Amino acid sequence: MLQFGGSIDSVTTLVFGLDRLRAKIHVDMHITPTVELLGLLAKSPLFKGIEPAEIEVALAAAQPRRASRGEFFFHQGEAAEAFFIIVEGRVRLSQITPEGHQVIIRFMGPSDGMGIIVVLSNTVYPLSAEAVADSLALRWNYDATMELMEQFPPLALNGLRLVAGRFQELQDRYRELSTERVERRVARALLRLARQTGQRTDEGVLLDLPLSRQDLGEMTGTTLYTVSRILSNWEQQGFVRTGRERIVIRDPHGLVTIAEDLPKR
Amino acid sequence: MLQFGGSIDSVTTLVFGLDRLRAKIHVDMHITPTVELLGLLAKSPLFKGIEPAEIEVALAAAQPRRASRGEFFFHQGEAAEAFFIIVEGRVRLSQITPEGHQVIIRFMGPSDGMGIIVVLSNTVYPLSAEAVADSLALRWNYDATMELMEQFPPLALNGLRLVAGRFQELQDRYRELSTERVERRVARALLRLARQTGQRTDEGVLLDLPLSRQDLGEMTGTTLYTVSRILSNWEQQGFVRTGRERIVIRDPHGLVTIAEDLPKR
DNA sequence: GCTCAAATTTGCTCTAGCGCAAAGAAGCTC
DNA sequence: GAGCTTCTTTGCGCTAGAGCAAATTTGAGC
Repeated sequence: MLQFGGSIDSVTTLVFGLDRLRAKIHVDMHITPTVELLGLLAKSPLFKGIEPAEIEVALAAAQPRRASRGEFFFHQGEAAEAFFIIVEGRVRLSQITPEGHQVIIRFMGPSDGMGIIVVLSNTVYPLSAEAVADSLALRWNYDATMELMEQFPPLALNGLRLVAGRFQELQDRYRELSTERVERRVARALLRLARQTGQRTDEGVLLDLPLSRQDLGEMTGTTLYTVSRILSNWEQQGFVRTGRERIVIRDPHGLVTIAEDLPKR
Repeated sequence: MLQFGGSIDSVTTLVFGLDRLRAKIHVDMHITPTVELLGLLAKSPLFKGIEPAEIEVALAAAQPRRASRGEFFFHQGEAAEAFFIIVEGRVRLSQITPEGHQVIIRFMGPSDGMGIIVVLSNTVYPLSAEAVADSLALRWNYDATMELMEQFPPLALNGLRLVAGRFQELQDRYRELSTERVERRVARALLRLARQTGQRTDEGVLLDLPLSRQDLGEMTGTTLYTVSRILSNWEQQGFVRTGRERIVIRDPHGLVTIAEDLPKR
Protein backbone atom coordinates (compact mmCIF):
# COMPACT_ATOMS: atom_id res chain seq x y z
CA MET A 1 0.00 0.00 0.00
CA LEU A 2 2.80 2.40 0.86
CA GLN A 3 4.50 2.11 -2.48
CA PHE A 4 7.07 4.86 -2.32
CA GLY A 5 10.80 4.49 -2.01
CA GLY A 6 12.59 4.91 1.31
CA SER A 7 14.31 2.99 4.08
CA ILE A 8 12.38 0.52 6.19
CA ASP A 9 12.89 2.79 9.14
CA SER A 10 11.26 5.74 7.54
CA VAL A 11 8.37 3.60 6.38
CA THR A 12 7.87 2.34 9.91
CA THR A 13 7.92 5.84 11.29
CA LEU A 14 5.44 6.99 8.73
CA VAL A 15 3.07 4.15 9.36
CA PHE A 16 3.38 4.70 13.04
CA GLY A 17 2.65 8.37 12.45
CA LEU A 18 -0.41 7.51 10.43
CA ASP A 19 -1.70 5.24 13.13
CA ARG A 20 -1.16 7.89 15.73
CA LEU A 21 -3.07 10.36 13.62
CA ARG A 22 -5.92 7.91 13.14
CA ALA A 23 -6.03 7.31 16.84
CA LYS A 24 -6.01 11.02 17.63
CA ILE A 25 -8.74 11.78 15.21
CA HIS A 26 -10.92 8.94 16.34
CA VAL A 27 -10.41 9.30 20.04
CA ASP A 28 -9.98 13.02 20.51
CA MET A 29 -12.10 14.27 17.70
CA HIS A 30 -14.81 11.73 17.01
CA ILE A 31 -14.65 12.77 13.44
CA THR A 32 -13.87 11.89 9.84
CA PRO A 33 -12.05 8.59 9.43
CA THR A 34 -8.75 8.50 7.60
CA VAL A 35 -10.29 7.26 4.39
CA GLU A 36 -12.34 10.43 4.11
CA LEU A 37 -9.35 12.55 5.03
CA LEU A 38 -7.52 10.94 2.17
CA GLY A 39 -10.36 11.72 -0.18
CA LEU A 40 -10.46 15.27 1.06
CA LEU A 41 -6.77 15.86 0.53
CA ALA A 42 -6.93 14.19 -2.86
CA LYS A 43 -9.65 16.71 -3.73
CA SER A 44 -7.58 19.63 -2.48
CA PRO A 45 -5.88 21.41 -5.39
CA LEU A 46 -2.64 21.34 -3.46
CA PHE A 47 -2.41 17.56 -3.71
CA LYS A 48 -3.60 17.32 -7.27
CA GLY A 49 -1.64 14.74 -9.24
CA ILE A 50 -0.18 13.13 -6.14
CA GLU A 51 -0.75 9.42 -5.53
CA PRO A 52 -3.03 8.36 -2.67
CA ALA A 53 -0.18 6.36 -1.16
CA GLU A 54 1.93 9.49 -1.12
CA ILE A 55 -0.87 11.51 0.35
CA GLU A 56 -0.91 9.03 3.21
CA VAL A 57 2.67 9.94 3.87
CA ALA A 58 1.71 13.58 3.98
CA LEU A 59 -1.19 12.77 6.29
CA ALA A 60 1.14 11.01 8.67
CA ALA A 61 3.13 14.19 9.14
CA ALA A 62 0.06 16.26 9.95
CA GLN A 63 -1.46 17.09 13.28
CA PRO A 64 -5.20 17.54 13.71
CA ARG A 65 -6.23 20.89 15.10
CA ARG A 66 -9.69 21.85 16.24
CA ALA A 67 -11.28 25.25 16.73
CA SER A 68 -14.79 25.91 17.93
CA ARG A 69 -16.80 28.84 16.67
CA GLY A 70 -15.03 32.02 17.66
CA GLU A 71 -11.64 30.41 18.23
CA PHE A 72 -8.63 31.19 16.08
CA PHE A 73 -6.26 28.94 14.18
CA PHE A 74 -3.78 31.77 14.19
CA HIS A 75 -3.63 35.50 14.73
CA GLN A 76 -2.32 38.26 12.51
CA GLY A 77 1.23 39.10 13.54
CA GLU A 78 2.17 35.72 15.01
CA ALA A 79 5.16 33.91 13.57
CA ALA A 80 3.91 31.69 10.75
CA GLU A 81 4.84 28.29 12.12
CA ALA A 82 2.46 26.08 10.24
CA PHE A 83 0.12 25.78 7.33
CA PHE A 84 -3.34 24.26 7.50
CA ILE A 85 -5.82 22.44 5.35
CA ILE A 86 -9.37 22.71 6.53
CA VAL A 87 -11.20 19.41 6.96
CA GLU A 88 -14.49 20.61 8.37
CA GLY A 89 -16.17 23.89 9.18
CA ARG A 90 -15.73 27.45 7.95
CA VAL A 91 -12.92 29.86 8.60
CA ARG A 92 -12.84 33.61 8.20
CA LEU A 93 -9.58 35.26 7.17
CA SER A 94 -9.47 38.86 8.23
CA GLN A 95 -7.09 41.72 8.79
CA ILE A 96 -7.48 44.35 11.42
CA THR A 97 -6.17 47.90 11.16
CA PRO A 98 -4.32 49.72 13.92
CA GLU A 99 -7.49 51.81 14.30
CA GLY A 100 -9.55 48.69 14.86
CA HIS A 101 -11.33 48.48 11.53
CA GLN A 102 -11.67 44.93 10.38
CA VAL A 103 -11.46 43.77 6.79
CA ILE A 104 -12.50 40.30 5.70
CA ILE A 105 -10.22 38.95 3.02
CA ARG A 106 -12.10 35.71 2.43
CA PHE A 107 -13.90 32.71 3.84
CA MET A 108 -12.57 29.20 3.53
CA GLY A 109 -14.02 25.74 3.82
CA PRO A 110 -13.07 22.07 3.61
CA SER A 111 -10.05 21.28 1.41
CA ASP A 112 -8.89 24.90 1.35
CA GLY A 113 -5.37 25.63 2.54
CA MET A 114 -4.29 28.56 4.70
CA GLY A 115 -0.83 29.90 5.31
CA ILE A 116 0.90 27.99 2.54
CA ILE A 117 2.99 30.88 1.36
CA VAL A 118 3.86 32.43 4.66
CA VAL A 119 5.02 29.30 6.40
CA LEU A 120 7.62 28.72 3.70
CA SER A 121 8.77 32.30 3.65
CA ASN A 122 9.44 32.37 7.36
CA THR A 123 7.43 35.45 8.08
CA VAL A 124 4.45 36.37 10.14
CA TYR A 125 0.79 35.66 9.47
CA PRO A 126 -0.53 38.75 7.69
CA LEU A 127 -4.09 38.03 8.84
CA SER A 128 -6.09 36.10 11.40
CA ALA A 129 -8.01 32.88 10.83
CA GLU A 130 -11.13 32.55 12.94
CA ALA A 131 -13.51 29.61 12.91
CA VAL A 132 -17.04 30.83 12.23
CA ALA A 133 -18.35 27.32 12.69
CA ASP A 134 -16.79 24.47 14.67
CA SER A 135 -13.86 23.45 12.52
CA LEU A 136 -11.17 20.87 12.13
CA ALA A 137 -7.97 21.35 10.19
CA LEU A 138 -4.80 19.45 9.50
CA ARG A 139 -1.66 21.24 10.47
CA TRP A 140 1.86 20.90 9.08
CA ASN A 141 4.67 22.80 10.75
CA TYR A 142 7.60 24.35 8.93
CA ASP A 143 9.84 21.29 8.96
CA ALA A 144 7.08 18.96 7.87
CA THR A 145 6.12 21.31 5.07
CA MET A 146 9.67 21.60 3.82
CA GLU A 147 10.08 17.86 3.89
CA LEU A 148 6.88 17.31 1.97
CA MET A 149 7.89 19.84 -0.65
CA GLU A 150 11.17 18.07 -1.13
CA GLN A 151 9.62 14.63 -1.26
CA PHE A 152 6.84 15.55 -3.64
CA PRO A 153 7.93 18.19 -6.13
CA PRO A 154 4.46 18.62 -7.64
CA LEU A 155 3.39 20.07 -4.32
CA ALA A 156 5.56 23.13 -4.80
CA LEU A 157 4.16 23.80 -8.24
CA ASN A 158 0.60 23.18 -7.09
CA GLY A 159 1.19 25.56 -4.23
CA LEU A 160 2.47 28.14 -6.63
CA ARG A 161 -0.56 27.80 -8.87
CA LEU A 162 -2.79 28.13 -5.88
CA VAL A 163 -1.03 31.25 -4.78
CA ALA A 164 -1.19 32.65 -8.27
CA GLY A 165 -4.93 32.14 -8.25
CA ARG A 166 -5.39 33.80 -4.89
CA PHE A 167 -3.17 36.66 -5.94
CA GLN A 168 -5.23 37.21 -9.00
CA GLU A 169 -8.45 37.08 -7.07
CA LEU A 170 -7.18 39.65 -4.63
CA GLN A 171 -6.11 41.87 -7.47
CA ASP A 172 -9.55 41.62 -8.98
CA ARG A 173 -11.16 42.47 -5.68
CA TYR A 174 -8.82 45.44 -5.38
CA ARG A 175 -9.89 46.64 -8.77
CA GLU A 176 -13.55 46.17 -7.91
CA LEU A 177 -13.15 48.07 -4.69
CA SER A 178 -11.54 50.96 -6.42
CA THR A 179 -13.82 51.23 -9.45
CA GLU A 180 -17.24 49.81 -8.63
CA ARG A 181 -20.00 51.01 -6.40
CA VAL A 182 -21.25 49.32 -3.33
CA GLU A 183 -24.33 47.51 -4.62
CA ARG A 184 -22.33 45.83 -7.31
CA ARG A 185 -19.61 44.74 -4.93
CA VAL A 186 -22.13 43.24 -2.54
CA ALA A 187 -23.78 41.34 -5.38
CA ARG A 188 -20.42 39.96 -6.43
CA ALA A 189 -19.58 38.99 -2.86
CA LEU A 190 -22.81 37.03 -2.52
CA LEU A 191 -22.27 35.25 -5.81
CA ARG A 192 -18.73 34.40 -4.81
CA LEU A 193 -19.94 32.99 -1.52
CA ALA A 194 -22.64 31.04 -3.30
CA ARG A 195 -20.04 29.43 -5.50
CA GLN A 196 -17.91 28.57 -2.47
CA THR A 197 -20.44 27.50 0.09
CA GLY A 198 -23.82 27.47 -1.64
CA GLN A 199 -26.25 24.72 -0.64
CA ARG A 200 -29.12 24.07 -3.00
CA THR A 201 -32.43 24.09 -1.09
CA ASP A 202 -36.02 24.37 -2.24
CA GLU A 203 -36.00 28.04 -1.26
CA GLY A 204 -32.93 28.73 -3.39
CA VAL A 205 -29.19 28.72 -2.79
CA LEU A 206 -28.42 28.92 0.90
CA LEU A 207 -25.12 30.47 1.96
CA ASP A 208 -23.99 27.87 4.41
CA LEU A 209 -22.21 30.00 6.95
CA PRO A 210 -23.30 32.52 9.55
CA LEU A 211 -23.00 35.85 7.80
CA SER A 212 -24.00 39.10 9.43
CA ARG A 213 -24.60 42.43 7.70
CA GLN A 214 -21.46 43.58 9.44
CA ASP A 215 -19.48 40.71 7.88
CA LEU A 216 -20.74 41.53 4.43
CA GLY A 217 -19.83 45.14 5.00
CA GLU A 218 -16.31 44.18 5.99
CA MET A 219 -16.02 42.00 2.91
CA THR A 220 -17.06 44.72 0.53
CA GLY A 221 -15.64 47.85 2.07
CA THR A 222 -18.88 49.37 3.28
CA THR A 223 -20.99 49.65 6.44
CA LEU A 224 -23.58 47.34 7.92
CA TYR A 225 -26.19 50.04 7.36
CA THR A 226 -25.66 50.18 3.66
CA VAL A 227 -25.61 46.40 3.38
CA SER A 228 -28.87 46.20 5.30
CA ARG A 229 -30.52 48.71 2.99
CA ILE A 230 -29.31 46.90 -0.09
CA LEU A 231 -30.51 43.53 1.14
CA SER A 232 -33.91 44.94 2.10
CA ASN A 233 -34.22 46.31 -1.38
CA TRP A 234 -33.22 43.00 -2.97
CA GLU A 235 -35.62 41.16 -0.75
CA GLN A 236 -38.48 43.31 -2.05
CA GLN A 237 -37.42 42.54 -5.58
CA GLY A 238 -37.37 38.84 -4.74
CA PHE A 239 -33.67 38.29 -5.38
CA VAL A 240 -32.91 37.07 -1.86
CA ARG A 241 -34.52 35.88 1.32
CA THR A 242 -32.67 37.00 4.44
CA GLY A 243 -32.74 36.25 8.12
CA ARG A 244 -30.45 36.77 11.07
CA GLU A 245 -26.97 35.89 9.83
CA ARG A 246 -28.58 33.91 7.04
CA ILE A 247 -29.00 34.57 3.35
CA VAL A 248 -30.74 32.55 0.67
CA ILE A 249 -30.33 33.55 -2.94
CA ARG A 250 -33.61 32.94 -4.74
CA ASP A 251 -32.74 34.50 -8.06
CA PRO A 252 -29.02 34.22 -8.83
CA HIS A 253 -29.60 35.71 -12.23
CA GLY A 254 -31.04 38.83 -10.66
CA LEU A 255 -27.83 39.26 -8.70
CA VAL A 256 -25.74 38.64 -11.79
CA THR A 257 -27.68 41.39 -13.49
CA ILE A 258 -26.55 43.75 -10.76
CA ALA A 259 -23.01 42.40 -10.51
CA GLU A 260 -22.47 42.78 -14.23
CA ASP A 261 -24.41 46.01 -14.39
CA LEU A 262 -26.70 44.68 -17.12
CA PRO A 263 -29.83 46.54 -18.11
CA LYS A 264 -32.65 45.36 -15.82
CA ARG A 265 -34.96 43.49 -18.20
CA MET B 1 35.12 30.92 -13.51
CA LEU B 2 32.17 28.73 -14.38
CA GLN B 3 32.61 26.45 -11.44
CA PHE B 4 29.43 24.41 -11.49
CA GLY B 5 29.04 20.73 -12.37
CA GLY B 6 27.83 19.66 -15.81
CA SER B 7 28.96 18.10 -19.07
CA ILE B 8 31.48 19.86 -21.27
CA ASP B 9 28.81 20.30 -23.86
CA SER B 10 26.51 22.17 -21.58
CA VAL B 11 29.35 24.37 -20.40
CA THR B 12 30.16 25.22 -23.95
CA THR B 13 26.59 26.06 -24.71
CA LEU B 14 26.34 28.25 -21.69
CA VAL B 15 29.50 30.11 -22.41
CA PHE B 16 28.39 30.56 -25.94
CA GLY B 17 25.04 31.81 -24.65
CA LEU B 18 26.74 34.29 -22.39
CA ASP B 19 28.89 35.59 -25.20
CA ARG B 20 25.90 35.96 -27.40
CA LEU B 21 24.12 37.89 -24.70
CA ARG B 22 27.10 40.16 -24.21
CA ALA B 23 27.23 40.78 -27.91
CA LYS B 24 23.55 41.54 -28.09
CA ILE B 25 23.66 43.92 -25.23
CA HIS B 26 26.70 45.74 -26.50
CA VAL B 27 25.82 45.92 -30.14
CA ASP B 28 22.05 46.18 -30.12
CA MET B 29 21.52 48.00 -26.91
CA HIS B 30 24.54 50.17 -26.19
CA ILE B 31 23.92 49.57 -22.55
CA THR B 32 25.07 48.08 -19.28
CA PRO B 33 27.96 45.65 -19.64
CA THR B 34 27.65 42.12 -18.27
CA VAL B 35 29.55 42.93 -15.13
CA GLU B 36 26.89 45.41 -14.13
CA LEU B 37 24.14 43.01 -15.09
CA LEU B 38 25.71 40.53 -12.75
CA GLY B 39 25.79 43.07 -9.97
CA LEU B 40 22.18 43.97 -10.64
CA LEU B 41 20.98 40.39 -10.51
CA ALA B 42 23.03 39.75 -7.41
CA LYS B 43 21.21 42.68 -5.85
CA SER B 44 17.82 41.34 -6.88
CA PRO B 45 16.11 39.55 -4.00
CA LEU B 46 15.35 36.67 -6.32
CA PHE B 47 19.02 35.79 -6.65
CA LYS B 48 19.92 36.36 -3.05
CA GLY B 49 22.30 33.71 -1.77
CA ILE B 50 23.23 32.51 -5.23
CA GLU B 51 26.87 32.53 -6.30
CA PRO B 52 28.00 35.00 -8.99
CA ALA B 53 29.22 32.12 -11.12
CA GLU B 54 25.79 30.59 -10.97
CA ILE B 55 24.14 33.87 -11.75
CA GLU B 56 26.21 33.94 -14.92
CA VAL B 57 24.56 30.69 -15.90
CA ALA B 58 21.18 32.27 -15.34
CA LEU B 59 22.24 35.30 -17.36
CA ALA B 60 23.21 33.09 -20.26
CA ALA B 61 19.67 31.77 -20.48
CA ALA B 62 18.15 35.24 -20.56
CA GLN B 63 17.21 37.38 -23.51
CA PRO B 64 17.43 41.15 -23.38
CA ARG B 65 14.20 42.94 -24.11
CA ARG B 66 13.76 46.63 -24.65
CA ALA B 67 10.67 48.83 -24.40
CA SER B 68 10.54 52.56 -25.04
CA ARG B 69 8.22 54.80 -23.11
CA GLY B 70 4.66 53.75 -23.86
CA GLU B 71 5.53 50.27 -25.08
CA PHE B 72 4.47 47.14 -23.25
CA PHE B 73 6.45 44.17 -22.02
CA PHE B 74 3.22 42.22 -21.93
CA HIS B 75 -0.50 42.77 -21.94
CA GLN B 76 -3.17 41.62 -19.54
CA GLY B 77 -4.77 38.46 -20.88
CA GLU B 78 -1.82 37.21 -22.93
CA ALA B 79 -0.45 33.77 -22.18
CA ALA B 80 2.28 34.18 -19.58
CA GLU B 81 5.26 32.93 -21.53
CA ALA B 82 8.09 34.58 -19.70
CA PHE B 83 9.16 36.38 -16.61
CA PHE B 84 11.28 39.51 -16.54
CA ILE B 85 13.76 41.28 -14.38
CA ILE B 86 14.02 44.98 -15.02
CA VAL B 87 17.52 46.27 -15.71
CA GLU B 88 16.80 49.89 -16.47
CA GLY B 89 13.83 52.21 -16.56
CA ARG B 90 10.42 52.19 -14.90
CA VAL B 91 7.47 49.96 -15.57
CA ARG B 92 3.84 50.46 -14.62
CA LEU B 93 1.76 47.39 -13.79
CA SER B 94 -1.91 48.04 -14.32
CA GLN B 95 -5.20 46.28 -14.76
CA ILE B 96 -8.02 47.48 -16.88
CA THR B 97 -11.69 46.77 -16.26
CA PRO B 98 -14.16 45.67 -18.93
CA GLU B 99 -15.66 49.18 -18.58
CA GLY B 100 -12.30 50.73 -19.35
CA HIS B 101 -11.33 51.95 -15.89
CA GLN B 102 -7.67 51.53 -15.27
CA VAL B 103 -6.15 50.59 -11.94
CA ILE B 104 -2.45 50.85 -11.25
CA ILE B 105 -1.24 48.00 -9.11
CA ARG B 106 2.35 49.20 -8.75
CA PHE B 107 5.44 50.67 -10.33
CA MET B 108 8.65 48.73 -10.71
CA GLY B 109 12.27 49.59 -11.32
CA PRO B 110 15.70 48.03 -11.78
CA SER B 111 16.17 44.62 -10.15
CA ASP B 112 12.43 44.09 -9.69
CA GLY B 113 10.92 40.97 -11.21
CA MET B 114 7.61 40.73 -13.02
CA GLY B 115 5.57 37.67 -13.87
CA ILE B 116 7.45 35.23 -11.68
CA ILE B 117 4.38 33.50 -10.35
CA VAL B 118 2.31 33.42 -13.48
CA VAL B 119 4.94 32.04 -15.79
CA LEU B 120 5.33 29.00 -13.56
CA SER B 121 1.64 28.47 -13.14
CA ASN B 122 1.00 28.41 -16.84
CA THR B 123 -1.73 30.99 -16.83
CA VAL B 124 -2.32 34.35 -18.34
CA TYR B 125 -0.85 37.70 -17.32
CA PRO B 126 -3.40 39.24 -14.97
CA LEU B 127 -2.17 42.74 -15.72
CA SER B 128 -0.22 44.77 -18.26
CA ALA B 129 3.35 46.01 -17.93
CA GLU B 130 4.00 49.33 -19.65
CA ALA B 131 7.32 51.14 -19.74
CA VAL B 132 6.85 54.68 -18.43
CA ALA B 133 10.49 55.44 -19.24
CA ASP B 134 12.72 53.74 -21.79
CA SER B 135 13.41 50.40 -20.20
CA LEU B 136 15.47 47.27 -20.57
CA ALA B 137 14.64 43.96 -19.00
CA LEU B 138 16.00 40.44 -19.02
CA ARG B 139 13.55 37.82 -20.13
CA TRP B 140 13.39 34.12 -19.26
CA ASN B 141 10.81 31.95 -20.98
CA TYR B 142 8.97 29.08 -19.34
CA ASP B 143 11.54 26.40 -20.11
CA ALA B 144 14.45 28.54 -19.03
CA THR B 145 12.67 29.43 -15.81
CA MET B 146 11.88 25.83 -15.01
CA GLU B 147 15.45 24.82 -15.68
CA LEU B 148 16.80 27.55 -13.46
CA MET B 149 14.47 26.60 -10.65
CA GLU B 150 15.64 23.03 -10.85
CA GLN B 151 19.30 23.94 -11.04
CA PHE B 152 19.21 26.46 -8.22
CA PRO B 153 16.75 25.45 -5.52
CA PRO B 154 17.17 28.67 -3.51
CA LEU B 155 15.55 30.46 -6.45
CA ALA B 156 12.21 28.82 -5.79
CA LEU B 157 12.24 29.76 -2.15
CA ASN B 158 13.38 33.30 -2.91
CA GLY B 159 10.59 33.56 -5.43
CA LEU B 160 8.13 32.40 -2.86
CA ARG B 161 9.29 34.95 -0.32
CA LEU B 162 9.05 37.64 -2.94
CA VAL B 163 5.54 36.62 -3.78
CA ALA B 164 4.63 36.46 -0.12
CA GLY B 165 5.84 40.04 0.26
CA ARG B 166 3.88 41.26 -2.73
CA PHE B 167 0.83 39.44 -1.57
CA GLN B 168 1.04 41.07 1.79
CA GLU B 169 1.53 44.47 0.29
CA LEU B 170 -1.53 44.03 -1.89
CA GLN B 171 -3.54 42.93 1.11
CA ASP B 172 -2.46 46.02 2.98
CA ARG B 173 -3.41 48.22 0.07
CA TYR B 174 -6.76 46.49 -0.09
CA ARG B 175 -7.32 47.22 3.56
CA GLU B 176 -6.30 50.85 3.09
CA LEU B 177 -8.63 51.24 0.17
CA SER B 178 -11.53 49.90 2.10
CA THR B 179 -11.00 51.71 5.39
CA GLU B 180 -9.11 54.92 4.80
CA ARG B 181 -10.05 58.12 3.15
CA VAL B 182 -8.53 59.54 0.03
CA GLU B 183 -6.07 62.04 1.43
CA ARG B 184 -4.46 59.42 3.58
CA ARG B 185 -4.18 56.95 0.73
CA VAL B 186 -2.55 59.53 -1.51
CA ALA B 187 -0.06 60.39 1.22
CA ARG B 188 0.80 56.73 1.62
CA ALA B 189 1.17 56.29 -2.13
CA LEU B 190 3.63 59.18 -2.34
CA LEU B 191 5.67 57.86 0.56
CA ARG B 192 5.73 54.41 -0.99
CA LEU B 193 6.92 55.85 -4.27
CA ALA B 194 9.53 57.91 -2.47
CA ARG B 195 10.89 54.76 -0.87
CA GLN B 196 10.99 53.00 -4.23
CA THR B 197 12.20 55.67 -6.57
CA GLY B 198 13.03 58.69 -4.47
CA GLN B 199 16.04 60.78 -5.52
CA ARG B 200 17.47 63.11 -2.95
CA THR B 201 17.82 66.63 -4.40
CA ASP B 202 18.35 70.03 -2.78
CA GLU B 203 14.65 70.76 -3.19
CA GLY B 204 13.69 67.54 -1.39
CA VAL B 205 12.94 63.98 -2.47
CA LEU B 206 12.15 63.81 -6.16
CA LEU B 207 9.92 61.00 -7.39
CA ASP B 208 11.97 59.84 -10.31
CA LEU B 209 9.25 58.83 -12.74
CA PRO B 210 6.68 60.70 -14.79
CA LEU B 211 3.58 60.68 -12.62
CA SER B 212 0.40 62.44 -13.63
CA ARG B 213 -2.52 63.31 -11.37
CA GLN B 214 -4.43 60.68 -13.30
CA ASP B 215 -1.80 58.06 -12.46
CA LEU B 216 -1.93 58.93 -8.81
CA GLY B 217 -5.70 58.71 -8.92
CA GLU B 218 -5.56 55.27 -10.48
CA MET B 219 -3.10 54.18 -7.81
CA THR B 220 -5.28 55.28 -4.94
CA GLY B 221 -8.78 54.66 -6.18
CA THR B 222 -9.82 58.22 -6.75
CA THR B 223 -10.08 60.80 -9.54
CA LEU B 224 -7.54 63.16 -11.01
CA TYR B 225 -9.63 66.08 -9.73
CA THR B 226 -9.43 65.02 -6.16
CA VAL B 227 -5.72 64.31 -6.43
CA SER B 228 -5.16 67.74 -7.92
CA ARG B 229 -7.03 69.42 -5.08
CA ILE B 230 -5.11 67.46 -2.48
CA LEU B 231 -1.74 68.28 -4.02
CA SER B 232 -2.63 71.98 -4.33
CA ASN B 233 -3.49 71.98 -0.67
CA TRP B 234 -0.25 70.22 0.29
CA GLU B 235 1.73 72.60 -1.86
CA GLN B 236 0.30 75.53 0.08
CA GLN B 237 1.29 73.86 3.32
CA GLY B 238 4.78 73.32 1.93
CA PHE B 239 4.72 69.53 2.02
CA VAL B 240 5.35 69.12 -1.70
CA ARG B 241 6.43 70.95 -4.79
CA THR B 242 4.63 69.82 -7.93
CA GLY B 243 4.93 70.28 -11.64
CA ARG B 244 3.65 68.59 -14.72
CA GLU B 245 4.03 64.86 -14.08
CA ARG B 246 6.58 65.71 -11.45
CA ILE B 247 6.45 65.67 -7.67
CA VAL B 248 9.06 66.63 -5.10
CA ILE B 249 8.45 65.87 -1.47
CA ARG B 250 9.83 68.71 0.62
CA ASP B 251 8.57 67.62 3.99
CA PRO B 252 8.26 63.84 4.23
CA HIS B 253 7.33 64.14 7.85
CA GLY B 254 4.36 66.28 6.95
CA LEU B 255 3.12 63.52 4.70
CA VAL B 256 3.72 60.93 7.36
CA THR B 257 1.59 63.01 9.68
CA ILE B 258 -1.25 62.68 7.20
CA ALA B 259 -0.59 59.06 6.31
CA GLU B 260 -0.63 58.06 9.96
CA ASP B 261 -3.39 60.46 10.84
CA LEU B 262 -1.34 62.04 13.61
CA PRO B 263 -2.49 65.26 15.25
CA LYS B 264 -1.08 68.13 13.18
CA ARG B 265 1.59 69.55 15.45
C1' DG C 1 9.14 82.20 -30.28
C1' DC C 2 4.77 79.91 -32.01
C1' DT C 3 1.60 76.11 -32.00
C1' DC C 4 -0.70 72.50 -30.18
C1' DA C 5 -1.79 68.65 -27.44
C1' DA C 6 -1.87 67.10 -23.07
C1' DA C 7 -1.86 67.98 -18.14
C1' DT C 8 -3.58 70.69 -14.48
C1' DT C 9 -6.46 73.71 -11.70
C1' DT C 10 -10.67 75.32 -9.81
C1' DG C 11 -15.61 76.53 -9.39
C1' DC C 12 -19.88 74.42 -9.05
C1' DT C 13 -23.31 70.88 -8.47
C1' DC C 14 -24.92 66.71 -6.96
C1' DT C 15 -25.34 62.21 -4.84
C1' DA C 16 -23.82 57.80 -2.94
C1' DG C 17 -23.18 56.29 1.02
C1' DC C 18 -21.67 57.21 5.95
C1' DG C 19 -23.04 57.09 10.57
C1' DC C 20 -25.96 58.31 14.57
C1' DA C 21 -30.03 57.08 17.00
C1' DA C 22 -33.76 54.61 18.19
C1' DA C 23 -36.86 51.07 17.63
C1' DG C 24 -37.74 46.44 16.38
C1' DA C 25 -36.66 41.14 15.70
C1' DA C 26 -34.30 36.79 16.94
C1' DG C 27 -32.02 33.73 19.53
C1' DC C 28 -29.81 32.41 23.87
C1' DT C 29 -29.89 31.26 29.02
C1' DC C 30 -31.93 30.26 33.15
C1' DG D 1 -41.48 32.81 28.99
C1' DA D 2 -38.76 36.54 31.04
C1' DG D 3 -34.69 38.81 30.36
C1' DC D 4 -30.69 39.66 27.91
C1' DT D 5 -27.64 40.19 24.23
C1' DT D 6 -26.79 40.57 19.66
C1' DC D 7 -28.53 41.57 14.99
C1' DT D 8 -31.24 44.16 11.96
C1' DT D 9 -33.98 47.86 10.07
C1' DT D 10 -35.04 52.53 8.94
C1' DG D 11 -35.44 57.61 9.37
C1' DC D 12 -32.62 61.57 9.07
C1' DG D 13 -28.93 64.71 8.31
C1' DC D 14 -24.61 65.43 6.42
C1' DT D 15 -20.26 65.36 3.89
C1' DA D 16 -16.51 63.42 1.17
C1' DG D 17 -15.62 63.15 -3.02
C1' DA D 18 -17.30 62.34 -7.95
C1' DG D 19 -17.63 64.52 -12.22
C1' DC D 20 -18.56 68.20 -15.65
C1' DA D 21 -17.01 72.44 -17.72
C1' DA D 22 -14.09 75.93 -18.60
C1' DA D 23 -10.05 78.24 -17.92
C1' DT D 24 -4.93 78.03 -17.49
C1' DT D 25 -0.30 76.06 -17.60
C1' DT D 26 3.28 73.36 -19.45
C1' DG D 27 6.43 71.43 -22.49
C1' DA D 28 7.61 69.43 -26.94
C1' DG D 29 8.20 70.05 -31.68
C1' DC D 30 9.02 73.01 -35.44
